[in-house]
Amino acid sequence: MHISDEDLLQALRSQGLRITAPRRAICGALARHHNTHLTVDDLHRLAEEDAETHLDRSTVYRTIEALESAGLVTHMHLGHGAAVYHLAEEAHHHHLLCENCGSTTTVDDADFDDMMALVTERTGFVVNSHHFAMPGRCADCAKEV
Amino acid sequence: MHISDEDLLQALRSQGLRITAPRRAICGALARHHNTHLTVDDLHRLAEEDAETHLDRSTVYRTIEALESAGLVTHMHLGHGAAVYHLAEEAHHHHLLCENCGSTTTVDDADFDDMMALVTERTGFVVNSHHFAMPGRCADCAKEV
DNA sequence: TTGGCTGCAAAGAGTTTGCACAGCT
DNA sequence: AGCTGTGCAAACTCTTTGCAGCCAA
Repeated sequence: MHISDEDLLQALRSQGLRITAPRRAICGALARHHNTHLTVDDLHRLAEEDAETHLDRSTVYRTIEALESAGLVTHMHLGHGAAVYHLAEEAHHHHLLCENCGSTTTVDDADFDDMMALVTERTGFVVNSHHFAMPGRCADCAKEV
Repeated sequence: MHISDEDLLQALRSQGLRITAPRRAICGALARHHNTHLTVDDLHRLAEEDAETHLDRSTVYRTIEALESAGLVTHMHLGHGAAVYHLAEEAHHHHLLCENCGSTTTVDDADFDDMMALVTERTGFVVNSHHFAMPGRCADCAKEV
């Protein structure tokens, strides 16, 4: 079962934060698109469509910041552009971004941890890499070359 | 033996590009700091000190772009901020950036390739990751927790 | 001589912040 | 009623671009 918008709102409420129309719309968009990576722009657009009203981008930034510091949402960077956000519970995989076709491949934590254990073994460094995508070529594009 | 500023200038020259005072200063700074990761700001400051004259940031960007497309320089992203540049010949290692102390650990290509072969094996994805650093905790900071 | 390179200024993307007012609790 | 959250506008960082004059080849 996935986190619903009500779960998100409830979590905000229990942090002593207030529930407002913009926050409802933003939480709704996040919950409804829990399986995607949304930029602030996406979120802004979706929330506006939802609320059928104008929202300011800074409101979106401030709301996700609140959700992020409450631990419900995380952001990461796919390539150079804007950061992408998703529910924290969806974060248990690593992203591989294809430089050629722009697709993202995911590796789940278990597999990724195996790989990163090798890094730690050789360097002592503990990788914490949900935060940045690794660029390269996806299986399909790798064949093309 | 390392690449010298003259090597860089010579390479520009052989691309039909012109040698100017700003370019001398920028190539000098790159060659002299070949073992570091320089932001455009660093490079700008170093080149100004060197040339004892004012240089525009856009000149640094444009020169770096020329050197990069000539294959002599690469850039990568350590964390969120500005890109860092270094000589392409120094690029044969991967970067691990400590979120705690800001230090960078490097893994050379051979080791890194071993690890990434595991990714390819499991997903078909071919990682090309000199471009982004992997965040985490360096050996020392990992102990602290 | 002449086309590439420069500085300057402005613009662009992504993000943050100050402020006065609206509105949640 | 009080204080948090909002929209608006401005600022900030990093980077790119247009333009007119300068200078390396």
